[in-house]
Amino acid sequence: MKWSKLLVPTIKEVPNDAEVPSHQLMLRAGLIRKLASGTYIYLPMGFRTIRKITEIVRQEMDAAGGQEVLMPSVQPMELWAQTGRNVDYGETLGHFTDRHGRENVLSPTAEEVATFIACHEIKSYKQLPINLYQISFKFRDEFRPRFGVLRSREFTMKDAYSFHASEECLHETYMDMYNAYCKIFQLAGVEYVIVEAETGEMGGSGSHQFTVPCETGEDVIVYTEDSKYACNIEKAPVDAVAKAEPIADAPAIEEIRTPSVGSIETVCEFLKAKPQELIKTLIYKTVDDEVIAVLVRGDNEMNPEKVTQLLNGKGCELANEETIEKVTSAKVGFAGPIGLAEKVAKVFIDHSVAAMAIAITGANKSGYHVKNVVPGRDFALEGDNVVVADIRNAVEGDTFEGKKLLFKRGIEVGQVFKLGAKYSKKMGANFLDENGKQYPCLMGCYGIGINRIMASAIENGHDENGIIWPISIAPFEVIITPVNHNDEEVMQVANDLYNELKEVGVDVIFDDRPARGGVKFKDADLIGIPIRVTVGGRGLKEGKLEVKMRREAESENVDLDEVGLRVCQMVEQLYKEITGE
RNA sequence: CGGGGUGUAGCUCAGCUUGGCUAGAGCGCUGCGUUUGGGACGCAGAAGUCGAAGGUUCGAAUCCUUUCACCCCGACCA
Repeated sequence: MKWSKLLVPTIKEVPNDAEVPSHQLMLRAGLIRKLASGTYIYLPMGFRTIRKITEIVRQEMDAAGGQEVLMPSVQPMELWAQTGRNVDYGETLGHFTDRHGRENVLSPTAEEVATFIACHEIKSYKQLPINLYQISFKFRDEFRPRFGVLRSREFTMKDAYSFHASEECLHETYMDMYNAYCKIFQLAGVEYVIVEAETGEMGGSGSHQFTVPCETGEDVIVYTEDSKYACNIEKAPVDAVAKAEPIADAPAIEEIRTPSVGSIETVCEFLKAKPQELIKTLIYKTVDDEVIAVLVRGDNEMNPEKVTQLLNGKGCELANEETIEKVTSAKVGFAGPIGLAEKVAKVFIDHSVAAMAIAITGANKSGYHVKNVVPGRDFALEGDNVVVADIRNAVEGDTFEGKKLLFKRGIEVGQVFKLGAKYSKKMGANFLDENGKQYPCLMGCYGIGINRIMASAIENGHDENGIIWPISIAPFEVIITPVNHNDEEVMQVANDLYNELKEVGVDVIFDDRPARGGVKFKDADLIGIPIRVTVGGRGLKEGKLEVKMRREAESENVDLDEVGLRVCQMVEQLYKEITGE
């Protein structure tokens, strides 16, 4: 490819609506342009990278037994109503009414359509297992798109759906996908960690998330200091904290007037106390309308997923004002644990609360708090409807199985789920087994964010001059930069080398623009082509060209007739570093 | 959806507080010349419904009202 024929609008200045490095560099390098909030145009250079990534994904998916299909991105709302996800997905689900008044969904993922295929085409265990995948645009009407293509409304995703007759078979494909994902991220040249994850909206029984560690990531992963265990923060288990030394003859509880302070913050300020001296009492309502109370320490956050687990999978959400006032006989902000167990279906108490020697809580009376509350003395820590458990988010300083928990931010680039029969049951995707008995297919689903791989590669691969691509996903492998565009010999040598490299299958771009050397060097660095060959009159006098890796500071001088060979060696070397062979 | 901020040339921004000459700068763009190994220099030039609508005023980029878009923090989210 000749640069002069390619649309590569690089810019010097940083566009003001870009904050994270990947977003800034993608704009500056002319890879993308914004069309509207959260929607981006991929220009030729950017799209070349997208294509390289999708090609890696396609190869590995095929190798792992996947079959590529293409599903519609506009899907009937009725299909989504069958699984209830039209409601579960909430506002994030993009939709529109067509001219016939039919409601349509803009696909954010495609479990329903995949299951539809199984409904109609899978009849027998003999057809299983099967693994269908597609690489296509997805749309999610994000409340707040941000960080460029890291959280955009429209994005390219590889999504795969597998169907099975048995749990073992599902597990086998799940592991095949798990391993294929490792290969894919390795080949794409991004560092990744695998963590246990929550299934969230998807539902199902097991999930792993593939995350690229980086400071600008939106996800927080938690891992033990020996790195033996890692998981998503929503899932992170924590050890019970040591019980504080009980205070000998702790004073009796005492009501204190705390007018018009309700939040932890204002109570602390008012009483000159620290959040960790308070107990936060939260009133929740389960999906089947049971009222429950949840107690966590003032400086902790309750974890809804953990509570849901304790409720045998029943979801819950914060109760409304009316319910709270009824249960606590006080305005919101003054709930406390004393006497609460009789009024609610269940009380969940976090280990850290049970471990407190003495605490401040709400008084279940508007405008009052209580101090000198001793857990176990003033409210029960056991009983029919009282459970002490791990129900909060992990924080700095926590341990798991005695090992310190560490936190790291990351970008989620892929996730694998065991869905089980959630979708097949609801949609009637059944098969007949050897005995002619009907069962719902067991399903797995597996997603990869293509654009996120691209952005995370840049987040972890750049310097002050621009992008430093892994060679496998760089827009080009090699760039030839002639320095003196009106020196015939220079241009001729550059052009010959270009043809030579093209001939042997190197993905090479020839910067044939009539620009000054400095401009071309800056652009080449900005775009981040891994290997650059500089052709200039200076070196040519001695029959040499300069070959330089983008990531290295120094270049090497190579004899003119050996340059082709040397470049091929370097390309090979860079690929070997990635594959580890 | 709550809080904050910004909309002036293709990009980055000044001008707005305190209304008043023809609305500016740098970068980019076009032409000519000189340059030519790390974002060159000179000269000439094109380029703007000052986000939109309404209002106040003799006069509005500037003040008021409404509205739209975008960005940031939060909530939410694969």
